[in-house]
Amino acid sequence: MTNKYVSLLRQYGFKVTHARVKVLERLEHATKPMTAQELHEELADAKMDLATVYRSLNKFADAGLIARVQLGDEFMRFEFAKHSHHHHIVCNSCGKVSEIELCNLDALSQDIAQKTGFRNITHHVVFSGDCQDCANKS
Amino acid sequence: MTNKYVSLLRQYGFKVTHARVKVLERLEHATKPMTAQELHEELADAKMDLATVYRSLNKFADAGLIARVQLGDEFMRFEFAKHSHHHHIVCNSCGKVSEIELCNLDALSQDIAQKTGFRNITHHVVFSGDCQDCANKS
DNA sequence: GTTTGTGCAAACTGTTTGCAACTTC
DNA sequence: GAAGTTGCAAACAGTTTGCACAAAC
Repeated sequence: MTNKYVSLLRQYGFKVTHARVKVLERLEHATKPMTAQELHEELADAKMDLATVYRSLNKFADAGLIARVQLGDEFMRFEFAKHSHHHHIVCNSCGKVSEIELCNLDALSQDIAQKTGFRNITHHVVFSGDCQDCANKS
Repeated sequence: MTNKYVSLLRQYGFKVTHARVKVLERLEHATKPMTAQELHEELADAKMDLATVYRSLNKFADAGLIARVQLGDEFMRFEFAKHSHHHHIVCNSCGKVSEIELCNLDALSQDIAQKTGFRNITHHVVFSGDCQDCANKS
């Protein structure tokens, strides 16, 4: 087993296991941040325990290999770390998630720093609205 | 019992109970969004059940009397509805929450609408950073 | 062969719900 | 007195954890 994910795991000092490779692989091909349960279902063939999925995700996220994403519901989601600043927009009716590359919050963050005295300000944004498909249906 | 909160409850068509008045009152005087558990603890004198707190909060939030706020942890928080657009900034180390009145996301939302086809776009933002007190300590 | 990961079941946490008793109007 | 609310206990959902066994290095 010597592929991209194996190297990535080695690079981060993780032991290489079947489960971890599968999780990483699935996450990199995801078109939206995924929950532990979604991953578990989609990787049913690999017969790994849900607890193992959670443990892998938390390790990877703590190490910065993947990112935790909250989209406003009760689930924690995870996405392959892209290292490019972006946000998400979620459809109010079908739940579809798209990525947003635009962000103009840096200037605002500086303003906030000045006014509030906070330093090293970061932000988490989730947009929501009605996607084109859903808007057309109604 | 004829005060501000009683009127407010009547106005929204809610029955007026001791518990509801207490919850509303406490929320209006809060300096930050509060969790159900915090409210329950702080209203210990009123001896109301945690379930009652949850039920009140959810009713009020559904009716628009108060707003649900997620700050990035596992708790749902609630704040008295202010009807003025604002966001929050949370200190990474002490958890202090401050309100942010500035927001320049409307132009960006229009851009996003054009590029993605989403309509009626709204946004939820949480800033975080190191507050002045904590930054000075370290 | 030592260290680390896994499966399983049980625990934990925030929140919701069913139901009988009680308030509110 | 009809309708809605409460307290209590039990249920629920997402997530974490303890432990014996298994896999990785």
